[in-house]
Amino acid sequence: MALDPRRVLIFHAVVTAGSISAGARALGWTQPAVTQHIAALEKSVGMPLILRRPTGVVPTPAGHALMAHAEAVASHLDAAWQELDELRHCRAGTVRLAAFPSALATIIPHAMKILNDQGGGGLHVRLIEAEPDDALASLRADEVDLAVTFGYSDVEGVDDIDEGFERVPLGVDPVLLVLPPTHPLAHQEDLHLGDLADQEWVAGCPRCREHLVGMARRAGFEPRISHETDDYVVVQSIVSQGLAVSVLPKIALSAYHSRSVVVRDAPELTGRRVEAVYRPGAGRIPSVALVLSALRATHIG
Amino acid sequence: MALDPRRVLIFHAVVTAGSISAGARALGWTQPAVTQHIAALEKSVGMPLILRRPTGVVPTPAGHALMAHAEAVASHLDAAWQELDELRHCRAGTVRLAAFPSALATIIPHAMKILNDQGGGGLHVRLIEAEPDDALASLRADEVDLAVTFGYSDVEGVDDIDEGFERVPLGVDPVLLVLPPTHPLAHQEDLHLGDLADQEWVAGCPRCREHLVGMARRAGFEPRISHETDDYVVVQSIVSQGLAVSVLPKIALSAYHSRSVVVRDAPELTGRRVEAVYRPGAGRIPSVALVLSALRATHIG
DNA sequence: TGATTCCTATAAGCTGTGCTTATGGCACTA
DNA sequence: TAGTGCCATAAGCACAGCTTATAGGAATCA
Repeated sequence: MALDPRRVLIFHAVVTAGSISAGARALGWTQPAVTQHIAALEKSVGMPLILRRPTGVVPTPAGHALMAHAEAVASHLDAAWQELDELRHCRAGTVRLAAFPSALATIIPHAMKILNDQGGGGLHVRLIEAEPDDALASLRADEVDLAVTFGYSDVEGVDDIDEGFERVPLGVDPVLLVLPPTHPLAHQEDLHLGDLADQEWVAGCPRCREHLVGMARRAGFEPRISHETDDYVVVQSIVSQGLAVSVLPKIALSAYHSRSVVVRDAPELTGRRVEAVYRPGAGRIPSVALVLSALRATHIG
Repeated sequence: MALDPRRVLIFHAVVTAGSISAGARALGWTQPAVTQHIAALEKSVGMPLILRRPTGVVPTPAGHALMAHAEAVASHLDAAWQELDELRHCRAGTVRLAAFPSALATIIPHAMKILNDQGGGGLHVRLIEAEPDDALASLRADEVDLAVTFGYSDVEGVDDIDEGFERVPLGVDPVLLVLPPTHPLAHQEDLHLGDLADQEWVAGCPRCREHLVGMARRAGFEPRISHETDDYVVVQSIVSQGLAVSVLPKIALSAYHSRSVVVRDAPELTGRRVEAVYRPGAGRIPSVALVLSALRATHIG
């Protein structure tokens, strides 16, 4: 009922080559195969498209008309193939990557360097700053191809609800204590979380806050949270002025470490999981896979 | 190794419809058939083109790239189909028709009228004046689609050499005597060609001349040809002034008949065959066939 | 004038593409 | 918890669409 696109291309090859036999050679087929296709095409169209001459083949008016469109079809298919080839080899294309701020300041630049070394030359990576919740929302809304998020094992976060996303663990980011240098416990050996039970605390995002509360409760106290901010620079500023103590992930500290705060570990501290998240199947998109492998190759923590 | 154009169109249908199942419905197929095609397409491309969601399907970047070209391919195929449809029904297109001058003045206009009545509305017929030899050369050179020629059974003309053209007889055009009205034989009953054995003659083209000579010899004399011209108006002018006698085909006389000449028949006169000639296979081109049928429906002679 | 080589069409057969039906899993909705 | 979308997979079967083989016409050349 409609034009068989393969036959249109065969027709194109025949007219271009000048004869059915030459067309068949160009296509790597035998002459009868092409003869049959052309006959079928002409039958479906209801008129002859080429006139058979002893020396080859001459398009009829209808053949000329079809030929014009066949040229367009052939070149579009060719262009599509080339374009897909570039995408396949990551010589082109864009990957939109959402990540939380401290990752954007640390592991993402590292990953981008690895990406360039791995031959991600023509690949554009568009970076979007977003906290995990927003990153996953963007992923869901198809505004982003890849999200780097974090989560705490002891806190039920948005990213723990299985949304059908695929996720790849990138590593564990240790969480460390941040104290003013003048603090009596700042240089005490064998420091435990419980030693800070009566301090004022700075807490971050809701989940970070929950995480802090969870660790403290397991250490036997309820932390008094007197300040709240997501910003790890602000946290260190508050701490450095002796207003409170806090915890910060190592990644945040490697993004910015004030000289006026002391960082200490404690056995009761648990880290946060850092993950790359993407829509199911997106991991097999070459550009996404390439960025993903660069992320995985980046040392975390 | 390259994109299967059918699968590109299937892909187009799927993305347009929003899901594999919907695409299958649009194509009148079952869902597994389309699933398999898409899978094969993605395998040949080497990357996923769509992401499967519970609610349907979302194109990947590569899918978007392919989609742009697929749109173009689909619309070109559609346009080609429509254009061919118009050509098939002779609502468009051009037929180039070569004919000898007196035919152009008589039977061709009649045929064009019939053509219009038969619904050849959108069809353009381009008329080219050409004597049979030139008409066949044009046909050979693909400058013309159809040629109306004439030939004499007793003269070996170019058109009698089988060039592989197909030819349709349109009728026999009687050849008649042309005499000055003042001629002693102009009104004689039971006129025979031999009665004009000692006259001066006007002859036309080489073949017409041979034809005249042939008829005369069979009637027992060698005609004295003192004037030569192809132009049937000139012939009549010469005859009307009493300078000579001549023969002219009836078609020429119906194109122009001087009141100053007398037209007579004679049993020894033989007519000329009028034919339509075209390249082999061209008779199955709808527009050519339509013009041809109009020509055949035109009464000759 | 035959020999050769191009062209195309047709016949007959076999292979593998590409449908089908059947089934199962998963996500969302009521 | 059933119901209704979605998709993937398996298995089977038919026919599309190749192949080889053959024949005939037209052009070229010795």
